[in-house]
Amino acid sequence: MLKIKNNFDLKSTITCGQIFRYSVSDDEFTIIIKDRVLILKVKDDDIIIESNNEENLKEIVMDYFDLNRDYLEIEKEILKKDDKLKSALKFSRGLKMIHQDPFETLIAYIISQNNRVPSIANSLNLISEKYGEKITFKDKTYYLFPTFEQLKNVKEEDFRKCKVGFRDKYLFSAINSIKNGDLNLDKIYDMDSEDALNYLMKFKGIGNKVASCILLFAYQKFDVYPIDTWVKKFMKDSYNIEGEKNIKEFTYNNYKKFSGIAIQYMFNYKRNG
DNA sequence: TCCCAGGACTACT
DNA sequence: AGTAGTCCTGGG
Repeated sequence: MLKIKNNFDLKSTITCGQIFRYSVSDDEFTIIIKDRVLILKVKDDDIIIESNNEENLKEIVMDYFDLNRDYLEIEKEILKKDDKLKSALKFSRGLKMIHQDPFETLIAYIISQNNRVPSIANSLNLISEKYGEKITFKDKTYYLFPTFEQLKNVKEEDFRKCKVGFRDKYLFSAINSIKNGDLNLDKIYDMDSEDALNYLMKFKGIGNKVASCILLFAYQKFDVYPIDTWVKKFMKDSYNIEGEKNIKEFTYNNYKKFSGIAIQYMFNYKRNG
């Protein structure tokens, strides 16, 4: 059992749409990261965490919830030029940018295109159950998200059986690109955001939105900003700015290297607030 | 029964 | 270079 300080918003961070595979039951959250199952519970000033594997658990948790970063500094930076974001920022205080695994993020966000959250979660769970490692913890069964090795020979029609629909060919093709070396997920760490965006968007099924999400959530490239309908709503309501080009320009000029986080605050505020 | 939803591709001008 | 039409699925 691990205890960490309850100094961020665990619930919002898990449920605000960054990750798809989690379950909640009376304020107890279950997530699966890397090679283990985590059950998290808020208790007064602490967050209590149980896992089937407690080795390096603290490091893994701190990294996953991005707890070593100074978010107050980021807030200050965002507010320097933009006072109107205050309400969104206040609402989203304590929200952390979850640091996810690149391969899993790639698969998850390819599935996410033109799709709804429950359906995305369903597909990811089916894929995990079929191809991921089975874990038993406290008399319950869980499945890790499969590794590249576990998915590298999966056929299109097998993905289709996991209810991914027309995205089956995109998954197959992305995995094939990794197999033949065209897509190297490790290389992306060293790229600047623009190069990384262009690199990812060369592959079928990865457009601007999907590529941005991958860079934001798996590579902590906080200067990329996925524009979706919620962000568009915020921009229209708060600044009367419309059109993707204008939104991009405004976002880039105002938030710079933390654009992605500013966008995430807006998204959370508009969708849940 | 019809129509989308947190996109991206293809096939047209 | 820009834009309709199309694509599985699950739910209203």
